[in-house]
Amino acid sequence: MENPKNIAEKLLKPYDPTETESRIYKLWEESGPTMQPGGFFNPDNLPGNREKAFTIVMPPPNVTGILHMGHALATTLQDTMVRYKRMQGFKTLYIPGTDHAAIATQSKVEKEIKKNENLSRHDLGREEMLKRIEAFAKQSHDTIISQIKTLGASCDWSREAFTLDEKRNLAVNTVFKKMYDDGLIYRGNRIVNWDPKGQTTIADDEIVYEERKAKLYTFKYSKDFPISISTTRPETKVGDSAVAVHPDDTRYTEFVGKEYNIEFCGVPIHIKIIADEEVEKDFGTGALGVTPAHSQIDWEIADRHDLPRIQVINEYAKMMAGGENLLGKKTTEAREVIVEWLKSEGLLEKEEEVNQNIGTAERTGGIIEPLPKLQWFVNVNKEIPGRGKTLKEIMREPLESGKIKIIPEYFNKTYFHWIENLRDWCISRQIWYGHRVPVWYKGEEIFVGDKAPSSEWVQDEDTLDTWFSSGMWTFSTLGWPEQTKDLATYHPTDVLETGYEILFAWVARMVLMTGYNLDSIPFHTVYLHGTVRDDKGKKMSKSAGNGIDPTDMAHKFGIDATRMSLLVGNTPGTDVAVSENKIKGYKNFANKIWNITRFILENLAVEPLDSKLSGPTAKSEDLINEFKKVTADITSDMENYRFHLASEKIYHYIWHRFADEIIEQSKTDAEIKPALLPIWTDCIKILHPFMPHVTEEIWSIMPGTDKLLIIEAWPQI
RNA sequence: GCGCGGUUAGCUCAGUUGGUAGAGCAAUCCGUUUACACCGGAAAGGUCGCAGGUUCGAGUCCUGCACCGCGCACCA
Repeated sequence: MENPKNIAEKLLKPYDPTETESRIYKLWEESGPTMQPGGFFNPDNLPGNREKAFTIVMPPPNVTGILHMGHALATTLQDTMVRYKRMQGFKTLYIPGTDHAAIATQSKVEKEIKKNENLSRHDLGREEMLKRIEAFAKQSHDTIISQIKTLGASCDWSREAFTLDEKRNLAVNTVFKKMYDDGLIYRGNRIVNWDPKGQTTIADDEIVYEERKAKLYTFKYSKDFPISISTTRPETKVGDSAVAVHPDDTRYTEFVGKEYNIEFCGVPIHIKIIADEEVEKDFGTGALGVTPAHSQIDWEIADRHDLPRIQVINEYAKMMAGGENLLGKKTTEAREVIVEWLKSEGLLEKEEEVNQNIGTAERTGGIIEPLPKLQWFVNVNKEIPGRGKTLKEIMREPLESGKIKIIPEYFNKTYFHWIENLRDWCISRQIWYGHRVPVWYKGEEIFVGDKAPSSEWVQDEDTLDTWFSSGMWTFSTLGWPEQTKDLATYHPTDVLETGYEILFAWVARMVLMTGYNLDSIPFHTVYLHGTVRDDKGKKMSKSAGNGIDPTDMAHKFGIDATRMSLLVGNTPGTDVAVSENKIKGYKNFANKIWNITRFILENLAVEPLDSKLSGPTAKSEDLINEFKKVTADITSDMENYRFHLASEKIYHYIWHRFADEIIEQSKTDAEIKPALLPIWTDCIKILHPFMPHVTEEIWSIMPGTDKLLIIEAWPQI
């Protein structure tokens, strides 16, 4: 407790959030039993007999730079829940961590090196490149951690994890081996999404579709060929091995089964005419030139009809077939060559402009080139030995049964819809930063495990999809595969709070990994927040230059104010608009509660509100009862994840009921006075999860408060 | 094409099981010997997208439509 003189002086000045917030955060970090790390953020240090655990794992931010407003929103929601539960007497654990974000991080560093030194990763070599990336990741990590602290996150730093550290690597390798032994992971030569820019495969859900104008060409392979076909990519046609028509399409029935040898732009091709249900009669000419090596659908058609798969485009999106006119040319150049050739031969029948969705790589922006490659896959449709179900079913089951609830509920449908369309998951990547595929080769022999049996074995060159490791986040952070005490105490976790945009990429994979490895669920509740937008409704982004930096806001208005602006009126699953003006409004609110405290304490000094002196009055009892109802209402909102209402209600009560009316009346009506301190004490408690710093600071100067607010009990109803 | 959301005050959005429309910001007027001008008071502002239906009663439930946004699939 500070001495009263300092208190008065402090309260006489307007509230200074910047100075207070960093000081208060340190106070928390150093709180609790001495010699124990983590302060009261560490559940082991919490006082009292706390039987029930409440756990949130922080979705680990990518170590690719700095945090943005979206992180601030996520952290605020998580921390609000955690602080509320801590006050409710739970053994509360909030685990922090960061994500190595394989492709995102590597491509960022590659870009930098290219720009500054004009070198590629191959110029540097694997070892040197990794050193550079790790140095960048380390620096990025440090920035991010200090930012998370600025946000006021009450997470247990003694349990901090990284998706690519040693413990998480053991978890990854353990899972890989288990899945391999169960026949769920296989290596296969299949068509994959190749990113020529990033020089790696990517998963289906890492593709971003962009609508672009393209030309649809209709032509025949040769004058003698009986059927015309349409394509936007004539350059791939040198890899065709069939023309497919619908079985019911009478126009072409007579040709089905016939085969033709053709010289197409100088490349000899062999075309068989086949009938396949997949072909739409009404699109183009109703006939599809089948290019098995460069189209997902065509690859599947080739499976059914046993067609040859001729690769004509390489990893650099350059032609690997044809004579001088084509060989080594970029696909776009080759396209022109072929169109010219078609024209000169009189084969081109039609050229029309169409809109087409083109797949690009999420991280590098490269145009996806479907290519056949030898890769590692997770089979999502194979029955797991001894379990009688598939991984797909594991992903679906807990949401169907209601063991896992998504907030808002309507995202359930989206989730199921996604699972229905799910194909085998390509998990290998040709980048260097990440968990290396735990497979070793010696001649024809193959070894799968955590470490090579001996130095003669050569490890697989590839690394794993970053989501393979983040899928294990809820249990790898708790020490799995070791059967730790933490794992027994804190898993399944309670709430996963994240953005709706990674429902599939991450949430579904966590359900998969936990169901498969622990025969359990990763969490009970998924709380999805929306995208942070500017006051004009535009998505905040670097390129648009409309981003608001949460750290800047913390300096300007205080992080408590920023947190409130992100919470109030922000319903789950809905995008939220944030402006400096809104944040400023809550800075004023922080100052308001500062001054309310000053008023009450000054009043108290003049005229002690000790019950023996003034005693409770009928009027004060009524006000306290009225406030109990508000407390009950807010508590119910907190229990039901209605933080947008809870935060607004306490704000509204404090300002427009307590300050504007009750305090004002107390100036003339002494019978109201005994209500002031009890109500205000509880208001500060209720406000704490939302605005932790200013409330902790006020708490320290309130009478009769001998411990920190962070471990105070939530007001009883 | 399939699916999901939205449409409420000038702007940004709440409105939890149907019961007389709410907040913040902005704009208007008044107020400063005061806990706080980072303030207080007052007034103003809405046929709750459109059309039907259920109901004693609909912003809320049902049907259809329009527009905006998003996801998935297709994209020869």
